[in-house]
Amino acid sequence: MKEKIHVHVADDHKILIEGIIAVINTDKDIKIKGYSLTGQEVIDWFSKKRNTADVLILDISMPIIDGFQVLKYFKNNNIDQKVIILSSYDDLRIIQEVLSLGCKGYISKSEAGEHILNAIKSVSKGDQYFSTDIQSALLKSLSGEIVAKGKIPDKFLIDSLTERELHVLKLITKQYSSIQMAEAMFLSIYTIETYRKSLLKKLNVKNSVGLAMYAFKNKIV
Amino acid sequence: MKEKIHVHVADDHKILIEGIIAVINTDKDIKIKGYSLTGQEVIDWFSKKRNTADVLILDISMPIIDGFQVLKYFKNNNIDQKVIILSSYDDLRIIQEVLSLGCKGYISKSEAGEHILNAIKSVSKGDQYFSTDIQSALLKSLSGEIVAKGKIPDKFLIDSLTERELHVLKLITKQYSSIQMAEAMFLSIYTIETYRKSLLKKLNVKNSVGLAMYAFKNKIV
DNA sequence: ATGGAATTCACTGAAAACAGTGAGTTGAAA
DNA sequence: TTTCAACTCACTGTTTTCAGTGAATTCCAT
Repeated sequence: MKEKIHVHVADDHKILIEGIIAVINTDKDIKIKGYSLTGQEVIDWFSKKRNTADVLILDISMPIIDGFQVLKYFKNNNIDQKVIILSSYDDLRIIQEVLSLGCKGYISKSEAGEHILNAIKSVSKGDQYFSTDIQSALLKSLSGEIVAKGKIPDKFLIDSLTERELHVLKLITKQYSSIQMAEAMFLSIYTIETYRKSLLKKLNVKNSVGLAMYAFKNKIV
Repeated sequence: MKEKIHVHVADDHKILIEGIIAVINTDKDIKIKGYSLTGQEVIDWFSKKRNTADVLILDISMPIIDGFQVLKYFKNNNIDQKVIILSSYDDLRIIQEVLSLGCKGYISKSEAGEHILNAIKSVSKGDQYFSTDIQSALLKSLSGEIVAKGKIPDKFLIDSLTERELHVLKLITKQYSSIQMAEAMFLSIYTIETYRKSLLKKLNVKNSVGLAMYAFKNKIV
């Protein structure tokens, strides 16, 4: 008789938390230890010594402090927390991003019901877990390589946006012109334009609208 | 001893449905009659004579056939279905749109947990129901008028985008240039530019990125 | 220590978007 | 029937974005 796996859930939609709790309660090996409705609450929870959890289920898109920032907080403070990301979006770049931030599991909300229990068990043992639609999205761009069930090869952790590019991208979504960005970032307008070009190429879009759509789809904003 | 209120839930995220079921099961007057994971399933369900529900809880953003299209289906087929919209977005235009399509309630997902039971009861009686953050969003633009609890004045159903404007907006999000739009719509580039200007003014944004962001936030794309 | 990525700046020319203004047509509602 | 919103087109000028090319710096890792 082993101890139960303790889980903490974070999502700004309470009703979704209720759903996760309802599913988890059907499993005798897992127990909800607490929940958070904002990124700040998550950070507060885990920064207190008493408050821990074996696995954190974390929504990427939350207002103010989102899932990315929570992961960054863990990284910056050397907190080795096992995290399963819960996301509506199946974009490879998002997966890259969260993997590079040390996250161990990734489930799309549309598949959360069936996979969440297995994901919790896998991740709590130290394994990775990715739901099937995430895996198939990866397989599409793999072309013939063998991928172990639920595992993601390291080779996907490439070609991500740099800090500066990301910053420019965010300002673009705020409808800044290049001149305004240059002023805001204390850079030459030529530099800003360089990042624009780099973004257009990396993300393979036609114009600023494409950049904004990418940012939005991937919850960068 | 009256009969229970029958509810059907539609959302592409099963885990969210589980949450709603969990909450509804705490109330003895309400009963889940069925659920759908896609817009098509909703239409299939309600197009069969045997399958009905007093209240439909409907997510706006679903792949392929979204909540809007489901509402349009009801309207076109003269099905007088009581619907509560479940949305992540609190935009007035969305509310306008669904109200004009005959929807009677609107709850933001972040408040779904607390309000859903009251919403179901109100709407099943023929009343309207709007969660508090929706109401406060409306109140902000009201400036001094008295709004009955849970009711929305008709005056908000104004100033919506025209068919052409909407078409141009959609093409903008697909990264069309004005020239390409002119070709695609068999119009002069001058006309397209006119619509661009009109959109910028109506939606009060700075540039095409702002238009795209609006379209995305409001699930026009 | 050396190559490479990230960051920064520069110049040019072309394409596209934005701003302002004006005006003709059509179709539906008051 | 007349009024009004939607739709359509036109011209001008300015601003911004996009594309291509090149190059200097710093800092990290092999």
